[in-house]
Amino acid sequence: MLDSKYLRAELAETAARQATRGFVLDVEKINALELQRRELQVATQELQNQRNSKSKAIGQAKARGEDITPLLAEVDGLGAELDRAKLQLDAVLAELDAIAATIPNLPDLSVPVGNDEQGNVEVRRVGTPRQFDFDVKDHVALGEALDKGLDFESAVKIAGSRFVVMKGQIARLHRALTQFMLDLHTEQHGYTEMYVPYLVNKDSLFGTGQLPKFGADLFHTQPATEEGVGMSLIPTAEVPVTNLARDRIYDLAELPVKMTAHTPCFRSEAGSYGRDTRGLIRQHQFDKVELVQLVHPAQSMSALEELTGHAEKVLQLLELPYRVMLLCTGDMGFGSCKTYDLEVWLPAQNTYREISSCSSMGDFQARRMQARFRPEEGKKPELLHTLNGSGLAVGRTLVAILENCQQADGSIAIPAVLQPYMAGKTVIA
RNA sequence: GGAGAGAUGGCAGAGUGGUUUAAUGCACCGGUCUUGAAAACCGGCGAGGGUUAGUAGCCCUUCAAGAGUUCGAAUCUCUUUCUCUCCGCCA
Repeated sequence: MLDSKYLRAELAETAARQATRGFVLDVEKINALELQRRELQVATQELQNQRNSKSKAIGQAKARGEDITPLLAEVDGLGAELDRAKLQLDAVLAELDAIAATIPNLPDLSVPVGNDEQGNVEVRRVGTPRQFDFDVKDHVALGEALDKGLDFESAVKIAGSRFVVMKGQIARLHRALTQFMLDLHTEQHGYTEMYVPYLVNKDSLFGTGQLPKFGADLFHTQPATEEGVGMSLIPTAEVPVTNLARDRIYDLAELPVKMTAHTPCFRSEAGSYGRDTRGLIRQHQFDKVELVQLVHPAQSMSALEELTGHAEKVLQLLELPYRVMLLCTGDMGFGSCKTYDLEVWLPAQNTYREISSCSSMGDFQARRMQARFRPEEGKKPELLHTLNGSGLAVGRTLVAILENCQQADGSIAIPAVLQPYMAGKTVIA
């Protein structure tokens, strides 16, 4: 959510910047509503003021034992008038809130302008794709050949498409990756490991920006549109972890807060029919190790570089070639003001595919969540900045390892850093 | 799942319809005193919003959340959520 005062004052500027991400801000409508809001709010508060002071006068008169009948006559009709004003005001406020809740974050000025992923800018490439002297197989073929380590058929039977069953050494490799990532981030990068709920309420989804706009991307235990009922499966640990800051005021000394969590993620993938239907790339359920930081506003841009580096470190240690993409205005997520995607090299697809997305949300989520810090003892609390990134998506990392570390006989050479997590094994055959 | 008791500012804790503009204590901040500190004393001290040039003043909202009764609600009524105690069930 954007600052309503800023939105009012800099409406034209905001509209221009939103346009770069393909979002049309209805300036005239907002101006008209704002005009009404101002008038109605002042009028309503004035009526409330009258009611309060007159009611108090009645109380005082009664305490003195005076006749309060004339005073009661004075307030006659005031309540009805107030109700009417309030009703109108609430309607206008609701309309303004509804608009505000659907406005994306403002892109940072360092973000390149572009319409779609074609406009993304490659920042750097790390590692060189390996040259194979045999025909590479994709992860689906490799996984199935290894004692049905990846079993999509069984998953269809027990759940449906876009799920997977893992077995034996592949399942263990998947677990090993998770442990490795968590250990790296907690022991080397200073994150605190968190275990969090996988089902969350509406307030949390609003806080991080999934609601009201993106409810269709989630799985809900009951329709989330109904007031107060139903929880939703988390689409990312970003939701429960970032919401730990909701309605909290941190001391300056507590910042930055750096948290990591491993959770399954659930996404309905509505609207992605026909894309990545084969394999592990796009699933309804996948595991991810998430990095979240809560920082002082002055630190958020440097924290984004740092956090992105933490995610990159995973790829470097696994010796997987990747590149870093700076997303353009048109390709960024709803709440982000700046995003780096990490794309890992997949030899079977002969291309780089997204494996992590690291974003600074600025104060966008913090404002929705009222996540704040106190800059100085006795000073007013200010909104902090939130950042998050995948460090990494575990399923896609598994894909990258299977494909990049495959050998001519179909076996998989286990990266050195994972071997301690695989009981010392060096190869999966 | 059943029965009962609760939810008040950072914490503790008064307050059962109008001198509550939420008492008081602790914590915290500023001051007096002191070589310095402690103690004592004095003052301040929640959050959100509106108006505004304003971090000034004034005003509104906020006592778990929502709805209601009333001229007036922390206080009365209803619904929901959560917490605690006991029982049941379970990992």
